[in-house]
Amino acid sequence: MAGVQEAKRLETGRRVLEAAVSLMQEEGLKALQIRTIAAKAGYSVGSVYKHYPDVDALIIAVNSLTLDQIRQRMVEAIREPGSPLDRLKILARSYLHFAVEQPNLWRGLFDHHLPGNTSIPEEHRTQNVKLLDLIGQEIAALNPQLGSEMLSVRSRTCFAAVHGMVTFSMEGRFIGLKSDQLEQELDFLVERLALEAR
Amino acid sequence: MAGVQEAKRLETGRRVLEAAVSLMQEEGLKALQIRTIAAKAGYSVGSVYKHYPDVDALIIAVNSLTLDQIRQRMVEAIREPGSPLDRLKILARSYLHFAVEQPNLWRGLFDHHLPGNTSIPEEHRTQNVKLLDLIGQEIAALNPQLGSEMLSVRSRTCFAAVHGMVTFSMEGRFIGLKSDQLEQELDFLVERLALEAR
DNA sequence: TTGAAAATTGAACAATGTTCATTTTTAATT
DNA sequence: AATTAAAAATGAACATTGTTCAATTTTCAA
Repeated sequence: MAGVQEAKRLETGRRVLEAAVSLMQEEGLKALQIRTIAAKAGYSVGSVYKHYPDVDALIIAVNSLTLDQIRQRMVEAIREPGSPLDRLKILARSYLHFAVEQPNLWRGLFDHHLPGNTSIPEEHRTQNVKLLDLIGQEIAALNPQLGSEMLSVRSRTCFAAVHGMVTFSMEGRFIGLKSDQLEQELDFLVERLALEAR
Repeated sequence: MAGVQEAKRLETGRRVLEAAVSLMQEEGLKALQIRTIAAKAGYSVGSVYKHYPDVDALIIAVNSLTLDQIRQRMVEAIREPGSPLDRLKILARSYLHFAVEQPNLWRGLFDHHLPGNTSIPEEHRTQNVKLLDLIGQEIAALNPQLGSEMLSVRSRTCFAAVHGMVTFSMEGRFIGLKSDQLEQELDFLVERLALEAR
């Protein structure tokens, strides 16, 4: 019966994370509570703590998967060829669409903050960079004169601007803005920002 | 002794809100706890509940004052005359500066969410519109051809983009971006978005 | 078969939001 | 001035949640 222990450990960890993900997706960040997770996974509270030091670590793990999903969606969105500008618009829309279709996952990613003045986890930062690279590719094609340093800065600016639009939209800070009008504004934003520098 | 009761009531309410504001400012949203607030204000927990139905209401009251402060800062920033584009840049910078100088107040405003899928409070939405109007004035001067509907939409796009930059910057999602480089990117953003439409 | 290591449990504790019966203070009436 | 009702204030008590840890059950190797 060698290997049963490890199999059990892996299985438990998997189920706990699975329960946490589906809770985040269906009920949102506030529902990610140890007892709820443990019950959903079919274990006791103590077992959850054997796999994650605290709830924050579990939330971070869920959010890592969300970042993966976002990246996957964006990569799939630009699978087909097109002009760099069109691809940038598609990237922006796919980011918006993820937020609209998975509001709880999306909100959980940005609503969660580590206690104290701790910055976002290193793991997330790496995944952020991978998202920025997707944008960077297209901006580079449109602006061949940009140095690598400037390219990275510009990618972040562009992503941040799109993120701001999505945030305001999700928070209801844009009242009475039709969804296609929102997409038009996204297009406007991308067009203006990606414009070749004079 | 007529009027003593009302004076006491007003005084208590004032002290409770005052304590909440200074806690938000000094310790952040997480420190806004009933017992902490009550202790700081010099009352019991029950008294706090006589003035606010729950913590959420108190947080909203604090955030309303924060929105007022932000508006005040922005209004002061464009007191002196200048070109509409310069004034837009100054507005964006003053928004960033508020966030940098009062990180706890700024974060508290956007980190707080009502339970359930409730949207932001009506009170905040009105104050948001007042901020957007500040931007709208300048965008209108730069784009006289824009109708009032489009002007409002464009103001929101511009504000959302700036907000996204500030958000990413505050969350540390922009690593190693010098503060003056950040301001340069804000300028870039504003220039591109405020550009007269063809 | 047996004993140590690993996995799992769930009771217990601390912190926090909320309620409410009780006490204290104020205002009006007699 | 005494009395009484209303308002203000209190803080004990309860529910919920994160976290810990001693006790129990399961696995594995000797």
